[in-house]
This record gives sequence, C-alpha cells and structure tokens, in this order.
Amino acid sequence: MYSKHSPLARKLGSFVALDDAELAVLDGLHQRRRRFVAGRDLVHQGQTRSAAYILAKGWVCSYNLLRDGTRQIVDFQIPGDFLGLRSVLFRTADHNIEPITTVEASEVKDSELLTAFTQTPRLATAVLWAASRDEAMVVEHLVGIGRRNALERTAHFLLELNARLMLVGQATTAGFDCPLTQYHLADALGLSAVHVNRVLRELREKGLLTFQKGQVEILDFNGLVALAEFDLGYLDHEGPLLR
Amino acid sequence: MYSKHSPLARKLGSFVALDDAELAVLDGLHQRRRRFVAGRDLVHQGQTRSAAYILAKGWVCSYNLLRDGTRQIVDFQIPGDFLGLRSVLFRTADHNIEPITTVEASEVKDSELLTAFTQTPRLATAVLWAASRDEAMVVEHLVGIGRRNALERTAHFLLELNARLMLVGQATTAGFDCPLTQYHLADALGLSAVHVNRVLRELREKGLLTFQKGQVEILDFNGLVALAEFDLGYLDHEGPLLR
DNA sequence: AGACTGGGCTGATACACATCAGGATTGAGG
DNA sequence: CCTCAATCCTGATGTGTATCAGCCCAGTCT
Repeated sequence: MYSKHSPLARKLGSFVALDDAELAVLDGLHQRRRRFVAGRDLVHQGQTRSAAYILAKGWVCSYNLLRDGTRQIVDFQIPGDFLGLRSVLFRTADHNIEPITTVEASEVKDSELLTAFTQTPRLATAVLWAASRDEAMVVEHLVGIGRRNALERTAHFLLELNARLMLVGQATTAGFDCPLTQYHLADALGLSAVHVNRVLRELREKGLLTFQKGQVEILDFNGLVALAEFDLGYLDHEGPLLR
Repeated sequence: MYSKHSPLARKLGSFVALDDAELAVLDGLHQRRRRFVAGRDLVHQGQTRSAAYILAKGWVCSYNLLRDGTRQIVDFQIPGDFLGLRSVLFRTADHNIEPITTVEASEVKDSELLTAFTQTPRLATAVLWAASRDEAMVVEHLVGIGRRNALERTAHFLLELNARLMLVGQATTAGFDCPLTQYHLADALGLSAVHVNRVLRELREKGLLTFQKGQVEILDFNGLVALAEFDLGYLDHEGPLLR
C-alpha cells in the first residue's frame, strides 16, 4: 500500500495507518534532496541550528567523540531513518553524524517538522513510535556492551543489523551487503579493531558467519541466535496499533 | 507557573509552553494513583498489555535480564518521568521495571495516552521531546560503558544523576540523597559490585566525593567534572522551543 | 543477648581485551 | 610497473576488571 512512497512512509505506515492527507504531508517533507560524500561529517557535536534529515539512500553512523580521541558509535542509520532529530528538538547537536557511503537525504527544517506535527497529530504519534524503536535499539546496544562478551556482542550486533535490513528488503537470513570496516565495528562495539578481527575469525572458525569484502554471509542462523541470545521478536509487531 | 501541577507538567512545560486546556488534559492523566513497594517488579520483560505510568514519588530502575542471570540497568527514573512508554507503543515490554524505594505512580492506559495526543498535538510534541531527552541519557550511558574506564564512568554517572535531580529540586552541587546500593550501581555501570566498592573508595581517597549511608556528598565538583569529561550543558536548553 | 541479614569492604588470582609492532593484501593513481 | 594508502591479519605483552573467598558492621528479629 505504501510502496510508491518513501521508506519513511513505509516504516511509519506499519505502525499508524496513514491516510492520504497524512501521506501528503509526509511527502511534503521530502523537498530539498541533498547528497553527501562518505567520510565528511554531516553534523558535528555542539553545532547549533542544524537541520534534521530523512535518509533516502546509503548508510550513516552517529557517534560521540571523547577528548582522548576515541569515539563510540551509538547507532547506524539506514534508509527510512531520521537523522539528527534530537539536534532539532534540543537546538544543539550532542553527537556527530558521518556518512559511511555516499548518501542521499532530504533536509527537514525544524519549523516544517513542528507544523507537520500540529497539522497531523497522528503523524506525531508515528514519529514518537519510530523514536521509541530507535531508543529500543540503543538500549539493546547498551545491554550488549555492558553485559555481553566480545563474541556474543558482535554476533548480536550483526543479527540486529540483519533484522533491520530485512525490514527494508536489503537482507535475507543468508546475509547482506555491509559497507562497514572493522574500525566501524570496533567503534560501535567498544572493542579495538585488532580484537574485532580476532572475533570475526572466531565466528568464521565456528562456522557461524563470514564477513569479507563487504559481504556478511550467515552460515548458521540458529547457532548465531543461540550464541547471542537474540530475541527474534523484538523488532516485530503485529500491524498498525493506531487505525 | 507550572508549580501547582505535576512534576511531569513542570518538565514538559520547560519545553513546550502549555496552555490551560493542555494542562487540563495532562492532569486528567493522573487519575488512578497507585503505590508499589520496593523490590517487587512493576513490569516484566515479555509482559503484554502493560500500562504506562507517570512517576510521582520515589525512584525506579528499568533493566534488561540476560539468561545467565546478570542484568543491565538501562536507566533510573525519578519523579516526573514516564515509565513503560515503550511497552505501550510496542504492546509488549522489552524490559523490566523495579521500584527501588516505595513508589507512587499514576497509571495511564494506552487509549488515554493516544487520545490525549490526538486532542492536543503540542502535548505529543512535548512527549516526543521528553522521550528524546531520555534517549540522550541512554546514549550518554552507552558512551560511558563503551569508552570510559570504571572511575570516569562512575563519576560521570553520579554527576548525571545529580544534574537530573537538580532539575526537580532534589539536589545541589553539594550532593543528594541516593537510595541506590552498590549492587544497583554495578548493574547500571556494567561492573561487579566488588569493583564498584573499590572505585567509590578511590573517589573518596582522591577527595572527589563520598557515597555513604544513602548520601552522596560532592567534595570537589570541578575535579569530578574534569575527571568525567562531563558536559555541563547537555541537559540544559534555553526555555520553551515551541510557544 | 544472640542470631540473622543486607550491605559494605578487602586481598589474591584469573582472564578478557587493549596495546604494540609489524606483515600481507588490495585497489587507486601516476 | 611502482608507490601509496586502506584495510585486514597475527603474535607477544600488558592491564583493567571479574571472580572467589571471606571479614566487618549495623539493624532488626527472637
């Protein structure tokens, strides 16, 4: 039903049944399409008056920088995700956003966003739901870093990525294309790149998955799920809650 | 201006200037007041059809349980915070909620919440903002666990708690009452209780703070801020964004 | 008063992961 | 063809934190 619309509309539509007027408002947010090249930060910490974006194509990561030069990647965003929503609500960015691949995104001014919410309250509810889903992902990430060892953590992370990509048709249980380097993984998982390398080797030697040349191949899905204590349902829900 | 209303109204009012009608809707959510005793979980993982609550008095923590029995506390909630908002949006809880002290909270049914949003869209925006603030806190927590050592992490956590409590008038830069045990701290910081004890000793020996008998005394605020790389502004903003 | 309990405290030992140092592979550009 | 920069890979060594085992203290229950 939403297939002719943006990935964002597809995503929100799975939670709140959107009518034509609401879809129109949503499409109206996709005016100023912009391109960004990999590696050059799109938003940086402390920046004020930054815009939000809706990601249409490519991958980005949002991360926090510490004074000693290390960084912690908090989340990766894929098409259909919001970028920098918090920066708008707080008026100053508390994190950096780096494109991992070449990226296409629509810029959304804070005023546009806020009037859209006022015009179509159900849209606001849908965005609140999307924000909660993001928070749930950050929480899962937190649990992984706090209480899982490197192997479980890495397996869990890759399964999570796989689940998210399946929702937008960019993965199967057999695997997916993945533009991340081992340095990205390290910064996300709170490990050193060297150790990530060892962990990937171990996953390979256990016959669970391979990650080579930008390709993740899942060899033993059930084995991975068991190792990582992955909750198969946690990104799911059973159709629109608000009709 | 909002002082005769609930802590939640105070908090939301600092972001979105709320009119009388909106305040009335908000107050209408505080009907079914309930009490809970410490230690007995209020919501547990996997539970469906759980309600959300608005916390009026006391402290709770939300945590995730792993199969090996360890747990990761994701966040602590203090008066004015929502509990279990995600459980309602997702229809099934992905975390547990444990009262740390005796707690008073108002139950809010999902239908009430969703109609409130539809009636007063600005309220929905305000709740989105509050949810974003919570996510920002989880993010900061994630960064701490991923990239800070035990000492910095503990210092940062206690400063964060201090900042939040100051917003509701329950702390000064000199310290605050704190009902948490070292086990709570351990589960929140991803450490063992034993190591938390050592870290607290070190903070005491460095003359930075003491945490004894449910009292946190901050001896050297600036020293702590420097040690933890604490961003003094990150919970602040300059008055209502939406007028 | 004595027993019991929850929380705090400490030293010894083990291990997971970081760090250091360096080699192998690949692709882009001259 | 060679150089250069990324990225990946590996072994040796070092360190932060977990784990284990146990003591101390203050309440509170009997």
